[in-house]
Amino acid sequence: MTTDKTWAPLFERLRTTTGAGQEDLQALAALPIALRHYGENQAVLRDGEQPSDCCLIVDGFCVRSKTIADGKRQILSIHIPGDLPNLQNLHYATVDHDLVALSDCTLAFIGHKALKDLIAQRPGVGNMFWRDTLVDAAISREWIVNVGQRSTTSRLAHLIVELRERLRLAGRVIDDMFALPLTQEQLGEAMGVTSVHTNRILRDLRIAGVLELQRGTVRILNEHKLQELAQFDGRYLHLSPSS
Amino acid sequence: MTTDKTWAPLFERLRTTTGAGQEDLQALAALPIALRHYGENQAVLRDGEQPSDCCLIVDGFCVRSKTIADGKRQILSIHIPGDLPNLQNLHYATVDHDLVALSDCTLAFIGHKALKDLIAQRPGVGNMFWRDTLVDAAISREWIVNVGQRSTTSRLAHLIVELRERLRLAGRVIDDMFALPLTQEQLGEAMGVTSVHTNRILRDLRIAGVLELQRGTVRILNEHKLQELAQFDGRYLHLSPSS
DNA sequence: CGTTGGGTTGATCGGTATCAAATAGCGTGG
DNA sequence: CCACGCTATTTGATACCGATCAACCCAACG
Repeated sequence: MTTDKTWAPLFERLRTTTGAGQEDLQALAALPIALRHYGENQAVLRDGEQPSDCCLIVDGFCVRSKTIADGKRQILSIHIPGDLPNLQNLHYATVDHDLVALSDCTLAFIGHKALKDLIAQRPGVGNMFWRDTLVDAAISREWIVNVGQRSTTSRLAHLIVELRERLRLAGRVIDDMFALPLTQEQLGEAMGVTSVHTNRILRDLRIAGVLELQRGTVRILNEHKLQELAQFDGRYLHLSPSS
Repeated sequence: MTTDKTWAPLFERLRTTTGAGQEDLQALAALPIALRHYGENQAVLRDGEQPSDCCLIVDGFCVRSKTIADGKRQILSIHIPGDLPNLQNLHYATVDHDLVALSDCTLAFIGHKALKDLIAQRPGVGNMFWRDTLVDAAISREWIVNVGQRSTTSRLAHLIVELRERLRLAGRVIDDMFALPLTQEQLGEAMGVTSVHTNRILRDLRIAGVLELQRGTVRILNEHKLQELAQFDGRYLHLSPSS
């Protein structure tokens, strides 16, 4: 059965962040799902659509983004295995941004009706999911701080550290390395700077021996320097049920 | 009874955005609340606290903010009458930012326990509130776009238009004017620029005949120019139950 | 009054955008 | 296998937006 692999990263997260009960998780795993694959830069959801399913990222990376009138694009969040990037559509019909696959992705689609029925039957599932959307919101708020106040170097460091913490939960970090399949252009769009500038910041970090990013893989070279730059305080991730 | 005035702006919003039923709203209005007043720049919640109540803004303005290590502050959201700025604490204990009163404020505090009991009894109330936190998250995402991609002028215009749309729902807009009790320093912290620069942008907008901001009151002078600058698309506010 | 906090303006500096061009990597088809 | 073309990365030169520093104004208020 592939079910295990499908749900594993989500369940891992829910267990540690919400203290989810085994019964709720089993009920969840019993829901009918449809697996679909997406390729690089393929849109999963487009601004304005009204999806009838929520999707779970089983494997790969996706981003939420918005494009404004003059063509500039802002990446709003980076999503990793175990994330439910459009849970919000359970409660409002229309997506107000794009959701794009960064790399080859496997997504599991879960119908709204099945999900709503389960939540009605098991309030604990609803609470888990509500909390999940709240943590998503907390991450967005920290993203605002990142773009609004930190220097570009700190900004990149912070983004890297946050991603690593979240990927760790999903079991996707090996030693000092993890996947970050964003081009420099996309990293720039996440940070609100150009790709040229992103390139120079990456060079500085490489020369300073902090980290290197090659072919979509980050390697941390100096944890101490990285922390100093990122000033990362992970409380906003609310990683324990009681926090 | 003051209850009417207390709940009015929230109910107004819930009715139009979630199509809330009268019974759910009545049950909500029956909850015991405690009214408290706050003065300018007084902290309602501090980063790290673990509140046992959620607060409803009855009158006045509050902001969420975060201060980073070097002392820089980012304003994350502006809250107006009818907002529930720490609903998230129903699901996680610790606040991860500050909540500060901008002006003289009246807040109504509602105990978590009473709220949770009501939600358990009336799932419709839970759904309304969940949705409310989701719209809050959507506003945060648009805030990221604002800070990350728009020119400072557009950024300010967008902030103004969003606030006006939200204040309209709360019945707080009269003709072309509404209250915006932020100093230029605070407006700058909302937009990720300095107060000096905010001052110059405001001057430009005044000279261009777009809007003026005096003693905490905005007056729109040229709606057309304002729209052109803001490029505001309010779908992310999800103002109708079906959107 | 004097004090204080916001607002306003000017001068200068630095970080980032922009424009341009060269290089490197990688899949495709000849 | 190599040539080709596409895309991403890298570097340089220059322009400009916004930060910073400094001073001054102004209205509110004790």
